[in-house]
Amino acid sequence: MSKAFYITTPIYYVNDKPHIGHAYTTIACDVLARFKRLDGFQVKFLTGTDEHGQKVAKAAAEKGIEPGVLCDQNSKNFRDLAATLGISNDDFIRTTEERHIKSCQALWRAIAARKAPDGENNIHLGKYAGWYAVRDEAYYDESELTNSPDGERFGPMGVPVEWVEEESYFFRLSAWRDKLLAFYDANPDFIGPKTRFNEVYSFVKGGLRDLSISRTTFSWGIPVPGNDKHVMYVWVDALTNYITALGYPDESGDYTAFWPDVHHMVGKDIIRFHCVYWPAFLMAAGLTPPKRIYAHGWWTVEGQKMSKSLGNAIDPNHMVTEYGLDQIRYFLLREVPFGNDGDFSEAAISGRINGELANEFGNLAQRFLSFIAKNLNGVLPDPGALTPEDCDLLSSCHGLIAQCRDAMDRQAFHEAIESIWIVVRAANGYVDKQAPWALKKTDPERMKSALYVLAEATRHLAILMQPFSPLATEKLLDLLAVPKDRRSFADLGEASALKGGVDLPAPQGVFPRYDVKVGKGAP
RNA sequence: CGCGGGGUGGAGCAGUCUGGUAGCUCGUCAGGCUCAUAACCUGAAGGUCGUUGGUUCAAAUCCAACCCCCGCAACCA
Repeated sequence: MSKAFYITTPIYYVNDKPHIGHAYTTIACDVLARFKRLDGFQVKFLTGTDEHGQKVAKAAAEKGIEPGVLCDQNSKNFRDLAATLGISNDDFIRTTEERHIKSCQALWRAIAARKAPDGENNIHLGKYAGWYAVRDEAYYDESELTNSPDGERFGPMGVPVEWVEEESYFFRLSAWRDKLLAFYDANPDFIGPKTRFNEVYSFVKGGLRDLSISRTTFSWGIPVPGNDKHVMYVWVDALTNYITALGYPDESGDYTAFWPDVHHMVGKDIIRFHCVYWPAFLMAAGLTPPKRIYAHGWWTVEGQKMSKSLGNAIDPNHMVTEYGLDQIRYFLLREVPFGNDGDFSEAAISGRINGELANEFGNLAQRFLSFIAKNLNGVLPDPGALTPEDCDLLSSCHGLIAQCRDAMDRQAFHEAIESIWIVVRAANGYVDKQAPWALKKTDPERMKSALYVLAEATRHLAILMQPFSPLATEKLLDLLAVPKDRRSFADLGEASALKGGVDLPAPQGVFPRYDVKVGKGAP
């Protein structure tokens, strides 16, 4: 069955503290996962933590604890993040898990057992040599260095570098250039947005160097099969998590069900690893590359770049307690076209929360629900004959799912929301034109029809908004007495339309206003 | 130097590929309504679409040159 959908966040580096960026990626994935579940797909949604590497080992040593202990502590931060954000992930992977070590080693063997397109081995043992800056823990290219008068060389950060040679395994990436280009040509939707695709394409076209894929200078990593002196390069280790979680190297079960119907959501900084190395590794192992990789943008905070030195990183816990979970989820995906950079500011957030969620959507529900409560004893009326205005509103509701599907398949979250909001606004206009408070005296039957149409329209809006704001829409659907098992996209349209005569619960606001004066503002 | 992104009413953006009455949200002003979370609806004001030149019956949109802004150090989504 082709209705499988596998979505992944990057695995987060355990040394990091969760911030708005992690929250953003994870929420975007969660919205997509929820959308697809509601749309009848079999969904697997994966997130997790990346736990190997020299920096983790070093941080642990500084604390005088074992790296594994440090990972346990810090990995929990990201598990907690998922809980805080109401994330519906099906699995949480840690790269220190046994299943992952097995998977990485199996992938390594699979790659090593095959030849590159030029007939050479995919993996060979060689020497990595280059200018190494101990303080930066990084190698630099000759062109990045500056020479001082006395002949000493310095890296871009002004740190002295030394010539270092290290035994290393290499992946024959250079030989995969043409296969990669052919793959991109055949899959123009492989990378989104389009500008990223072009970037990657021209990068690969410019030629690829073989990739050093093992290290001997530290041991906190996954041992290379057959040579314990080496641990795998962190990106070989990290990228493999996506198939580990499907049970690889067992290629039955989840692997068969979900691979390669996978979407990887990444930040724009790591597209090269995902769009070049990862498909190359997979092809080298005889596996199929993923279906789509989407690179989103960055957030600034009150117009300023987020940085450790400024200390302006936004704590996701703060975001949620200050503004509310549904509100934050909505804001992050509404404010900015996915793929662009955006600014996280008090003014922008309160504008969205109050102007759109509270005033337009929340209040729309409140105005007719309380009217029904006060004038019809809280009983949902049956409609009479529908007028052209009724039909217009309802048919724009019925048309929404197609627009949303189209937008969501392009990861254009803001477009999906915008299409929904066009109907929200139309519904508010409809209330004013119909004026049920006037019909109450002149034409009670007509009043009932209008109220019913509003309820039915709101049912559609709430169902479609579930992925974005799951908590408030759940309340709203409760207020409309929509059964829990009648809330999927299959229930849109007329088949599961509301039926009159049902007692509705007492209405209550589902999207509270955010009072800027009471809010504490910056974290 | 170079690379990438961008310059459209007060703010943020769409429109530029496929030339033809300049559109949306917010803000401002006026009016309406009173069902509603002081929410909602309607209308108005406000732009020589960075500059100059060119092509064309016609250019925000195509061509040329130029000006200005942002990013391109690290960490990170």
